[in-house]
Amino acid sequence: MNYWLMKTEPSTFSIEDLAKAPRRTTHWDGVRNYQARNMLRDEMAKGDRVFLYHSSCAVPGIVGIARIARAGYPDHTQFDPKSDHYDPASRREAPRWYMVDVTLERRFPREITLETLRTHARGALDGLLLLRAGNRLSILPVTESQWNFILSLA
DNA sequence: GCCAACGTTGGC
DNA sequence: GCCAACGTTGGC
Repeated sequence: MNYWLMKTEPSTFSIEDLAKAPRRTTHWDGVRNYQARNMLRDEMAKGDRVFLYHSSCAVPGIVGIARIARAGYPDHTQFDPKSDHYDPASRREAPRWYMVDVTLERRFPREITLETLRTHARGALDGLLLLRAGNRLSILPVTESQWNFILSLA
């Protein structure tokens, strides 16, 4: 079992939106970064656990937990000219972009803020990729010990 | 293959 | 809105 952190901008898609989705499940489309693509396509497995992170908002932080409900499969929005995520260079025979399905599992009563996480940057969360300066990946692996420590903060 | 220009991310 | 970080693009 692997652990991950997935970012979303709540103004676009928030944990409340996921809570309201049918079966609290959605496909996680729109990732257009090769490193993140490789994780979606090759590494994320059904049952993996995910921290949901709100970025680009007033109080960035981890807001809950989800589970991978379906492993990587082609992101259909890459073929849709009307989509913001349309990629005219991607071919159906060789899709460039992938997505997974995620199911909301738990919403934290209070989010674990980025500020809180930072206070442990030189301790239990040393090496957490989210805290690395300039990190821009929208999907990050989390170690089991990081996962357990962060959960203890919830 | 180099690298400058450009675009995006994301905290503040 | 600013700006640092960093990925991508494209000319050479």
